[in-house]
Amino acid sequence: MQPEILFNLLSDSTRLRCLMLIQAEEEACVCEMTFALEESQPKISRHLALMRDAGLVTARRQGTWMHYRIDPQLAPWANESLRHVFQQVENLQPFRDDRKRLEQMNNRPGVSACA
Amino acid sequence: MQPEILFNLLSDSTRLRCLMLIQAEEEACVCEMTFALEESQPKISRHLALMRDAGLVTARRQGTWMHYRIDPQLAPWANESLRHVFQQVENLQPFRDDRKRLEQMNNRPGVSACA
DNA sequence: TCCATATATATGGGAAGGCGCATATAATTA
DNA sequence: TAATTATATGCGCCTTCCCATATATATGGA
Repeated sequence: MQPEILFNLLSDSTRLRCLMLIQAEEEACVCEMTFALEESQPKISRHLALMRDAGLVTARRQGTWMHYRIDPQLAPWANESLRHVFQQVENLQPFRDDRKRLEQMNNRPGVSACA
Repeated sequence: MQPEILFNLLSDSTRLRCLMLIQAEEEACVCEMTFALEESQPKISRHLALMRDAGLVTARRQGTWMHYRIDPQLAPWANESLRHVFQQVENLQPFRDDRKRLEQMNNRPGVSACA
């Protein structure tokens, strides 16, 4: 992957918000991101597919749910750049609110319901 | 400036190459970037204007030459992100070659011709 | 003042990209 | 098999963006 390609993927608000959630949660599924971002499911799915095709994230199916995470095989320069960028912007809006909304989501797949 | 905007500016090859040169040289003028990237002058100028309008770089006129540098008033998160990104990609191509070509340029404004 | 060089802007065309909507696929359960 | 839930995709519309070319402006010097 070339730097311009990576930055292009980061240049859309929906994609960036999804990535911030994925990074915070290690892994996130489409329904979680749909809920947290308050966007339509097709919109989320399409942006995730773009990032998957580019090799930025990988998908793992668990039953009906698709879990996305940062591709562990990402080139070092990309991985490090991402890590630093995440660190610098994670406390800006709308990323904080997205995380807050996700925490309030019920019936999250893969999250035990134990109090 | 919002993160998506910054990344969108970084998502074009010409702009990214210009920024890498500016960062390496502290300051660079249009003719230097035109020479180093081997691109047309209007193309370089247009992309610099985009970044200037967005507040990513500032311009300083010295005689006929316009010198561009990273805006010193950039928000901390943007400044830090940029710094880390530069560090991670500076040794990739085409950035290395761009710097090499610039070094071989004659009659660079602001650079003393002393051996 | 007039010219040469450096830089900026305007225009038009073509490609890329985002969105909403409807629909298709996939897994689960009845 | 049918129904349900989760996810993916095809399509049309519209906007954004990049480029090449032409032209305009600005500066310095003769």
